[in-house]
Amino acid sequence: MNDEVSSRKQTDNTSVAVAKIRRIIDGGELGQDGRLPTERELVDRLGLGRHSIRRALEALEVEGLVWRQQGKGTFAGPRPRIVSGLAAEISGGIDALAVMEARLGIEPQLAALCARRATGEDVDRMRQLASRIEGASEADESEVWDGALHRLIARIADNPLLTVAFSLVDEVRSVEAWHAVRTVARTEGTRELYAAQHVAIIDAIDARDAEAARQAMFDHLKSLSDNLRASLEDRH
Amino acid sequence: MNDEVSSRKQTDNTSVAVAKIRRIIDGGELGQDGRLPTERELVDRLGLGRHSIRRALEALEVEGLVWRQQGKGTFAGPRPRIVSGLAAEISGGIDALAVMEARLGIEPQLAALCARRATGEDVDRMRQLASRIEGASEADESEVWDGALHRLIARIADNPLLTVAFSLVDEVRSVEAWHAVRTVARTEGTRELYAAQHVAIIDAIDARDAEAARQAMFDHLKSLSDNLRASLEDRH
DNA sequence: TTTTCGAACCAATATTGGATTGGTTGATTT
DNA sequence: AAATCAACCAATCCAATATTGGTTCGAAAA
Repeated sequence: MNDEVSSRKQTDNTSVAVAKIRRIIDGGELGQDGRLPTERELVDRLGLGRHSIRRALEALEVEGLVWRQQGKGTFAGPRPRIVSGLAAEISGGIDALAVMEARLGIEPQLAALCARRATGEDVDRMRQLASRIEGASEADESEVWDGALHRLIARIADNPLLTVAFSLVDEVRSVEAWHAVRTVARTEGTRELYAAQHVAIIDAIDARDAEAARQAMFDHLKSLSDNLRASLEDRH
Repeated sequence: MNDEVSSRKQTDNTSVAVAKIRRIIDGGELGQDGRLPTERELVDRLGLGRHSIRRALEALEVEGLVWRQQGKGTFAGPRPRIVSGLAAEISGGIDALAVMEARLGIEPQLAALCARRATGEDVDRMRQLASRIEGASEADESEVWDGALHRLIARIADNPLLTVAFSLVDEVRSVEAWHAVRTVARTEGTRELYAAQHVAIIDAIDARDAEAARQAMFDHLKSLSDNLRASLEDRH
């Protein structure tokens, strides 16, 4: 009946569904929230059974292209953080120095745990990110990779509570308009210092030396904090 | 008409309302959630106008005796923390050691900040709590005062982000049924050690020595963590 | 036999409308 | 002036209903 399917029996209907749904996502017809049509709607629109549709969505979910929640729907993009609401709620009245104070508590501990749990592959990825930070031509770009490195360390540390705490800090940091403040603190002389500190952190993790990693991360954040404070006082 | 009011016109009706509502709160007839009668109910029960009732509630709210929310009601006690929902959400799948890992990151930093910001009065309160911990006859009781001391330190540190993180850890800790686990870890020999460590922490804060306070809190939590791990391995 | 489809049901979530509750304003009374 | 009362607003709750992804089962198709 259906020539497209019957002609090539090899081609799983699931793959067909994946391709079609991909086209829907890339088509940019999804609206602000990135919500996909419901599974039952897709059954009608794509002319396939719900089983195929679901397996396709499962594949796309594993791939990280969509996320689903029962009773809510299927959405394109990464699954939103649970802390988003909380971060928005408390972001008012928090200054950059308070964020650094929090980071000084959380991230050294994350580095210590990371040193205990990192695999060789993890360390490789960290070194790649570090070289990208160093190689970035724009301060903007370097900041992106820097954030990625710190997030990676948090993920490897694999402690649910600290992960939430870190996400909270990370989100508040990005929500607020401290971009200008931070780029100011990132002057010429500091660039090599930070690069060396990143290497020190990763070396300690590579050596599986938890205390050294903790100390290295602490020193790094202390430098950031000091520079930030200095640049804030300058402005005044 | 109303003899009680007309006889002494000086006495504001608001003060009368405050007194009567105070009696309701202290009477212990509020039920589990501490919910007060609605404003309109109070108007009937106390025989006063809503204006007076509201001004009385405002006073009690400033005093910290009650908190109110539009559409929800008026409740006795302090305003609940925003992290409750989040804590319940992630409390599953967290073990006692993970909690200690998080505390090892957050609380030393809180102690350091506390050392910078504590007043003499704060230190006095901390010493009072420490002596209550030591003087407690039951392990149960000592645990309550211990929790109060750590919370006080967090409050004095006065960093919104770390406070939320601490509340999260604190709540997860209390939600879970680790009571037995922790009391086991609190054996006879450890009692004097913990008491000495509490004194060391408070002394460092009293001396306004941030780094010493950080180290003292770290040592204390490290002892707790080690004992916990040992008792867990024993069980196995 | 394997794959696909359809249907029915489950559980979590959204949505809806009405009732409740604190927040606000203004007129009336005292 | 102060207190009371009435009316309305906005946030929240509550229960009923609909929607949506998750699951199971059997029939049909390949």
